[in-house]
Amino acid sequence: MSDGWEVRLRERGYRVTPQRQLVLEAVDRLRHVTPEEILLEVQSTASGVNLSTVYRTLEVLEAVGLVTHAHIGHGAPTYHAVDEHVHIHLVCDMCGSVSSIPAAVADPFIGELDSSYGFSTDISHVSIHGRCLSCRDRMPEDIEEDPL
Amino acid sequence: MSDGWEVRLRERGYRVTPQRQLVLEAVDRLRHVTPEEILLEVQSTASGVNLSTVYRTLEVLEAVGLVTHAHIGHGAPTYHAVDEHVHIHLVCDMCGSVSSIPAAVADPFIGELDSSYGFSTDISHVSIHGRCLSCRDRMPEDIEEDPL
DNA sequence: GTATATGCAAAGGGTTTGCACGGTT
DNA sequence: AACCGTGCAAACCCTTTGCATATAC
Repeated sequence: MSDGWEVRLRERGYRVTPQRQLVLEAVDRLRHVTPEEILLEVQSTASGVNLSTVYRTLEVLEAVGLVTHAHIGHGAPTYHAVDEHVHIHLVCDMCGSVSSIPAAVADPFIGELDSSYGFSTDISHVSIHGRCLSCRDRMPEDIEEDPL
Repeated sequence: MSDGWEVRLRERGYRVTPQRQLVLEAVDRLRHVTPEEILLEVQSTASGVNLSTVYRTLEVLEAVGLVTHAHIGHGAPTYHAVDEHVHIHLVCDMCGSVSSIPAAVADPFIGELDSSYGFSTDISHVSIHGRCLSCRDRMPEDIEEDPL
């Protein structure tokens, strides 16, 4: 974990607390984590920590640019440290599988949104939904089926 | 509203009910609607209809290909008839503004996901998040700020 | 007549909030 | 000492589910 995190908090007027350190360490260690999972991880060190503290802490850590979150499935978002290399999640709406691809694939698309609409895209924030290779193969394409 | 909808339901073994007709009409009329909004619209005609019926009905209508939904903000999804022309929502995480752009803008990107990963993308299902033109202008780009 | 749809009420997951206490600065 | 951060409990929003009744077929 980069060690400038305490400064980053203080710079913005936030205090440095054990909870904030523990949450940041948990995110750093586990890579892709939901708030609930963070809670469990943190509680293995400090059992008294509360879920609402995790939420409030993630909000702060995100505000100072130490973590971000992405929406993968329909459930809770997953958090990760900002120094992770950026990737896009492809979610198959049929089988639920999730695969990560380099965010660079979207660069031309992002460039187009920028030049045509002045929009600065955060491509990793939400997943791309669709149908994966094996699910496409397994099914005639003009007939809709009930998703899993 | 196209009039083949009754057939579409029956073809798949679903029954044609007043509730299903009313929900479909509401989606058709209002264009972008949340389940809650659909309920209100439907109740203006048939006050007895229940929210859970709306949810169950939307599931059925989506399964037979009469409606789809897209996730715009963090709240409830919005439903629309399938014959609407496909578009992408650009959501500004700063000011919350939402703009619609033609889905064709994403065609090269979708083609790339197809050829490189065999992934068939449903681009309109989730919004693209980022920062809109006016919010970018209003702020130095290397300093993160608390979102609205 | 029989299976499917509906209404109702209750429960579920994920997240936020009010308040009093405790800890950081 | 002042204020921010925390724990706790309750409330919140959106959605799903179990069950008895009603209804399309």
